[in-house]
Amino acid sequence: MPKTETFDRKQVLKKATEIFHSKGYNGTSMQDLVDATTINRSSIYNSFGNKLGMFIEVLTYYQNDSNIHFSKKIATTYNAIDTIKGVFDAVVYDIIKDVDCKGCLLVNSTSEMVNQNDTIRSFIENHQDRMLAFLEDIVIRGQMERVFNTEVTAHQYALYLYTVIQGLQMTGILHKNKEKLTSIVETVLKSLE
Amino acid sequence: MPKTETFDRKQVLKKATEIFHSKGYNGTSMQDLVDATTINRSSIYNSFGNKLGMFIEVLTYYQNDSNIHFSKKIATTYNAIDTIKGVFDAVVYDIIKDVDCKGCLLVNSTSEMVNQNDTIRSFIENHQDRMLAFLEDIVIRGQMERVFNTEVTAHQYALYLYTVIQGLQMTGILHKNKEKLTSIVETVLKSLE
DNA sequence: GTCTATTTGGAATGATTGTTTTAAATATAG
DNA sequence: CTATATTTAAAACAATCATTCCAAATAGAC
Repeated sequence: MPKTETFDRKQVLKKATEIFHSKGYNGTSMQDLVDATTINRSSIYNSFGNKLGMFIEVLTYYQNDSNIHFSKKIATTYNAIDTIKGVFDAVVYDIIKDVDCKGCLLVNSTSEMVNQNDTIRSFIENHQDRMLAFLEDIVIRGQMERVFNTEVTAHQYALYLYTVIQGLQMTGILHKNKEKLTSIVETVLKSLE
Repeated sequence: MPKTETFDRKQVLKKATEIFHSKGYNGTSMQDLVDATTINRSSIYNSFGNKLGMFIEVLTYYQNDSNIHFSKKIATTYNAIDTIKGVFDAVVYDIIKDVDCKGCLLVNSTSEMVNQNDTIRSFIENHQDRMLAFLEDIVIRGQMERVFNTEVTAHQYALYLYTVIQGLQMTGILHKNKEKLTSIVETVLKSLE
């Protein structure tokens, strides 16, 4: 009996993500989203609840996209050094691809929303925990392979690496020189040896 | 003949800074500013032009405050290592002081505004250039004192340090553990040796 | 004290905000 | 084909947005 959703939900999320990424949560109006997605205002409220609901789905969509991008980069690596290099390669690649200087949506949302909305705060906390666990895993492997030092715990190095990644995403907004970014990464990798 | 400004401009900017820092540019309304500063709406437009004009003065005010804070921390240092330690000490101190997780206003403004407003973009570019020059100076001193290595140029190390500082300011929003933050700093300092 | 430039207070502006409502269109199950 | 659940479209909603305007208050120069 039901009339099913006619629009392509993934396509709608893709367009909504572009807008939120470019203008931020508070900078994006419902009208912006209606215009960009080309679906009706009511359909947005029907399918996503409200602006915040849509934003959370957008964050999830963006997160999945990033993860897929990461996974592809490191799928064919056979040791910890190559894996961590793959991670930083992906980060630098995304920075240089970002010609209109939007930065990382997850980083932007952290600074815009974490102190304003508990749902977003939880989402970001969860994201960071997963990133830290992911990085810690790599460091543990590297330490077992005896290519990373054990002066500092894998847990601590993971936090260091995550900090640098976030720093790169900030620096990269205004700084698209690949050689300079790569030089930073080399300094980071050297500190793990 | 003229009636002079009756309100304390510095006090007004201080209050406005608190609001913009907490809610971001787009999240702050003119009504918020009227309420917080307790001066009249017309006085704001009279003295600051418009919302953006006020925001730029706020950024300048915040920047000066940060610089003074920095300067005090490093005024009594006699070598490059102590100076750079002082810088990171100041950063970590600010992070822990930031109990309501607002982050750094300049970092927040970078991710919110750089791709939306050319005036803000220029301001941030200028700020970054000065920070990089400041850090480069310290590294040059450290290299001359032979306590920092010369494998990488001072210019490159400055960019690395600035990236880590921005990363710390992001990580620090959700991560207030002083020992863990200090451990990151130690890893960074070790890579300069 | 008078004159005058400036700052005030508060209302008014029109545009835009996020969300709801109402009715028509639509697609599927029976 | 009919019944029905859902999606549409567009208007309407009150609230809030940044900004402007105007009259009243004010403070320093003469």
